[in-house]
Amino acid sequence: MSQPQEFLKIGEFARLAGTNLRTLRYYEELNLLAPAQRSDGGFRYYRPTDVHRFRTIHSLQELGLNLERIGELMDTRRQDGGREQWIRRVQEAIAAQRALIQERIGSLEQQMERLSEAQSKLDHCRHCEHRPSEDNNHCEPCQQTGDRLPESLSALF
Amino acid sequence: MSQPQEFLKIGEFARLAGTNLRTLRYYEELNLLAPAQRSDGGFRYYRPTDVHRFRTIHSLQELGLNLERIGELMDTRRQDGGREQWIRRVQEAIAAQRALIQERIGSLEQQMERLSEAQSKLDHCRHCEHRPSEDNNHCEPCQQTGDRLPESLSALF
DNA sequence: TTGCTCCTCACGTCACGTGAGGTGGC
DNA sequence: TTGCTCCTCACGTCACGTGAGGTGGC
Repeated sequence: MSQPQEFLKIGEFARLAGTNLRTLRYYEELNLLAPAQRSDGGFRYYRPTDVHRFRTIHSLQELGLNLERIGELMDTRRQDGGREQWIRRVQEAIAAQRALIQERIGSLEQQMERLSEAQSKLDHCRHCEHRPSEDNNHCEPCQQTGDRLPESLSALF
Repeated sequence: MSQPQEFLKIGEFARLAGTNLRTLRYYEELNLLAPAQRSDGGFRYYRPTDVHRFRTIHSLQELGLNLERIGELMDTRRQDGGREQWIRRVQEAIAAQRALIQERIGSLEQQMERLSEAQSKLDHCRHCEHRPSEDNNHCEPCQQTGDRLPESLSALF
């Protein structure tokens, strides 16, 4: 069998998806993302549009889901129940993912605030003579002013 | 040796930090976070304030850094060079972490937009009779309207 | 003394990384 | 035919998870 015009070999597909061969083979092993066809010699042929499926799997991973859970979420098509129910499941999956992302963004913004606070207070350290050591693993409260240090800063001392 | 008033045993410290014993022992093995003291029987005693160090390590992990790299960043104190240089290194570490977080937030916001788009277009599917199958693994362009589907949606079909 | 917490091995796991040795395809 | 890409094992790795078997401490 020669390469069908519209399909991609695994290397081409990996470049398009921004990943590598091992990951694609592993996803196939877990029934997450299969090539559309195989050649007689065993070569994998992927549909270019399946790159969206890859990206969805990957972005769910970045939210901290494991591949088994992702497989369940992506399995909307294999669910039975009528068309209505199928669409409802897709909507639920999207809503769940939005909630996850919102939570994640919230916690990152909190970290950002702590870091801003740290950066603005770091000038107080510039002229301080206190040097924390192994036995004295803290500057809290600050040995100069008595103020509490922001957490993000104190963790570095 | 009896338990010094101001120290915590590993279980208490783990509860405070929101983690478990194995992770704390592993961090110690990698010289990331050591207990302030050990009892004669080998019990670990932690300073309560070291919970900030734990949280910093953990939040750097969530940004995708591995523990070796985190160790380098946290090692500001062991750096030589004068006090000025030490403070500069802390400032650099904070700036680098802010950049990482900003990048992460940006990519999550992109995902959010794709999901919003998907959710608003999903109503078009509600009355559509086309059912994607194994051989026909796509709705793009949509079999009804001819429009391209948003990526986050098409990945589910 | 009892029960709970802690200790140190040490093997298991998840999501791949990384060869070894061999074959397909334009 | 040559060189590049692909194939299937199969062992390694990182950051822990999970016992097994034993001891510390109020």
